[in-house]
Amino acid sequence: MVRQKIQIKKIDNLTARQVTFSKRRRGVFKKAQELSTLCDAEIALIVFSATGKLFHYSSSSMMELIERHRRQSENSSKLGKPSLQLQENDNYGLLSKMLEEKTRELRQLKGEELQGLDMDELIKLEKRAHGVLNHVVETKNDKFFKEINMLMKKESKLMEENAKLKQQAEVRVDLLFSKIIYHFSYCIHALEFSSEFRILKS
Amino acid sequence: MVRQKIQIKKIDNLTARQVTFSKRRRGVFKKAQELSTLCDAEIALIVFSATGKLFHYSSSSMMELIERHRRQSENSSKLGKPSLQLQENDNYGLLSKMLEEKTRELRQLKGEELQGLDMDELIKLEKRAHGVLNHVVETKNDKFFKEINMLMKKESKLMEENAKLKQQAEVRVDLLFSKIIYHFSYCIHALEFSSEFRILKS
DNA sequence: AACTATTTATAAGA
DNA sequence: TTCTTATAAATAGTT
Repeated sequence: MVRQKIQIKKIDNLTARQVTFSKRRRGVFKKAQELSTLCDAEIALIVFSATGKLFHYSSSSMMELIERHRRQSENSSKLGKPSLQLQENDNYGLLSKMLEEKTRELRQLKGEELQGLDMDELIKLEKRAHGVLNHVVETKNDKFFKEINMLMKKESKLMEENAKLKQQAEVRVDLLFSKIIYHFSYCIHALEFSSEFRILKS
Repeated sequence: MVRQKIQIKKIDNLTARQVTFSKRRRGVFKKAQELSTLCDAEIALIVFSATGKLFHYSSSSMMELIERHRRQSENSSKLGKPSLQLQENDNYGLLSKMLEEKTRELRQLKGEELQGLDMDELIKLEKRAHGVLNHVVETKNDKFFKEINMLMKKESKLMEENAKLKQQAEVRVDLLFSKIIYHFSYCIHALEFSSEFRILKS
């Protein structure tokens, strides 16, 4: 949308994706708040990052809005829904269904339950596994490079410091040297003086 | 924000408010969808207009996202819940906990939640992903070879059958041929006979 | 995290 | 509601 227009599809680069998520998330939340304020609307917004972190906003009570949404959508699907208990049961059923699904998916992804799958499904799973591997490797390499970068920075800093210390040391050696020279010249002078003295005595 | 910048406060004029609601609502929904697509985020958005009309969007299942949100926020506020339906709640809570665990494991295995992992863990995960991939590919290849084997067997059977049929056909052709020969010879015989008969007559 | 060149969203008007 | 248009806001890429 800027510098260059982008396609609306998953951003490949992990870092870029995270940065964009952070920027755009703020944007969406701001827009939602503005809409709520300007137009007196009630808004609930739930966002889960790819890493599972939760962000949410609601113009009033999240619970109330969700409840209202549930009622409204069940009204629109004109089915007789007798009791409150049934709804709760439905919730329970949903949860257990989800659990079952996730468990199966997990087993499949772990490669524990492949016998029941046909060729198409296996090929799909293979592609998926490739994707996962790529992602893991990408993340690992990212971390790796970051660490290397940090070490290189540290190294250059140390080298700089080192150079400075060397210079200081040289200066000190120079100073010491000139002091020594000074003392020597003094001694020589003293010796010459004493020689002259002796010659005078004799 | 255009033609003239506006203050973010409730729009007084009813018509203007409705128009703005309609325009900005679309904007927010678009932004939410884009965020979801670009950054692989899961988003649920519920909007009630001032008149009570419902608009909503969710990147996946609204129910699932709401459920996930409920679990996440109840975890963050660690308050004891002494309710009247203790048994059901315990059951529900247990299920919910299991679901959460599986979801997290799944996300990690899918490579969606790698940021928290250190290098060692990443390398372990990489190895595991390699293992899974190998297993999947092995299973796929196994299935592949079995299928090829079966097809080859079928082919050889068919070829055999084919050969048999060809032989039978040849036999039949031979039979037919001999019949034809027989008939021909009969005809010739008959013709000869009739010629003799005519000669006798004349 | 800050900058900035662009794209996108949108207020006002038709 | 929809279209246009001038301008404000958001943001992709860069530093």
